Amino acid sequence: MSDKINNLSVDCVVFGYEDNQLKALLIKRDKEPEANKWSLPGSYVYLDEPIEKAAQRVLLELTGIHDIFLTQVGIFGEVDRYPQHRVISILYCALVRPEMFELLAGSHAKEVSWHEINSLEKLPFDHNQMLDAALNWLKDELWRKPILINLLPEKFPLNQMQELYQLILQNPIDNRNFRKKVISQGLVEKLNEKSKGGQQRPAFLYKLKVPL
Amino acid sequence: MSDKINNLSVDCVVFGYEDNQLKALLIKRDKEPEANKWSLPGSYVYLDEPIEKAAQRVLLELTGIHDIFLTQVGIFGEVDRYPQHRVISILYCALVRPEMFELLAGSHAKEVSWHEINSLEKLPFDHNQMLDAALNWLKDELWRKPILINLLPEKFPLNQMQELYQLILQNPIDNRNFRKKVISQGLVEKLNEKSKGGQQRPAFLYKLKVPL
DNA sequence: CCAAAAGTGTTGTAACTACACCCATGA
DNA sequence: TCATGGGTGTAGTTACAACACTTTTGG
Repeated sequence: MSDKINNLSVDCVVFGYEDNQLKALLIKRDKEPEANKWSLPGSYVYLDEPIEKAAQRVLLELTGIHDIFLTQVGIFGEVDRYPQHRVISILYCALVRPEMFELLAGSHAKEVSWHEINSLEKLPFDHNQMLDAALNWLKDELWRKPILINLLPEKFPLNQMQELYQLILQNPIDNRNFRKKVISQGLVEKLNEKSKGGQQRPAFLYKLKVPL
Repeated sequence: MSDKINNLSVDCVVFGYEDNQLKALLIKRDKEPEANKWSLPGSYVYLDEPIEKAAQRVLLELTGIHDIFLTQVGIFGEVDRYPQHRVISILYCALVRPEMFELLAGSHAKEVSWHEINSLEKLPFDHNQMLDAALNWLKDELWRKPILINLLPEKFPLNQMQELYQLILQNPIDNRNFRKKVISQGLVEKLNEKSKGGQQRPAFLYKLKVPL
């Protein structure tokens, strides 16, 4: 492996949906600065490494998550954003189903775990701004592309999808309008299956329709 | 001035509106690689320099344009985008009125001038992709924010504004719908003045309304 | 008076909002 | 049978697209 670029890093916001909560994947930092603090997974880019590859590698090394769909959502380049020296960081965002991966702390991560978005302490550096940027990106994209495909289980009742939308958008949505919209837009496909194990009336299951 | 970051540069797409054409500002490169080719103005970022400041500086040094509103529109980080070594470039875009600035080639620019968007030869490196990215950004933003404020003269007839929209969006717009829209959205304000010097019926002048 | 550009209204459609009740099931 | 979440329809509003003629002026 060649040299790393000292002034360029990638950071990743990985969102997951679990226990009816929207969560982000954080690592506990091993080294100074900010040792033992929870922060976004991130690290340097190598000289001969495409930036997105770097993001994939970093996620794998630090958290065990691999081969997921990543999107660039911003650049963070304040001169003093990192205390030790100038680092410009490129922010990536991904959506995953937590149950799909076994978390595995590695490299400079002491621990990895999912943290509920709304009950986070202050993160180091500019990671709170990064998280905000990622959330805003997510809100923006939500109705444009079927990006939830990696956040929702394969089959789900519509009301669960609605809850997730509400969690992300942070405001309530009218149930009838929501159903009309996702169905008429062809975002989802109704299955001939009903949820089981609920305490009440079973719901029809849907799956996301991905445009060819 | 401190060291430059060898792997990080900024490039700028500056759009201008002149002679009823949408133009981009290009420099003729002084040095290898691609000496004597027209390309986007760009250069390295210094270690202690905020990225946008770098873009402002680079524009001033190369073209004489200064203190304009710049927006980040993308990152170009392909490993081999620049032949000599790895450079990640951050792309900025600006809109200016050509008549407001005197162009002044400096630094590694041999010449500077405005080039009509639709009759450009192939640009070096990935500058064509950058231009496309900037154009797409412009198309996207066009109806969202009054970004034309720096592209149109202070006072203009509505039909000129429409022409500019058509140039950018690359398709025709219905004149009545256009007028209704920009007026009802409060984008423009009608003045008590008419254009002079035209060969036909004078038009009322408008100015852009900037939201507080 | 004529050429050229300025300016003007209506109608249909699609998308969104707001809103309240009955239904099916498991306990 | 009842508590719980699942599921449905209508009406008003707003934004947009399509479309053709009259008006004003300078030459």
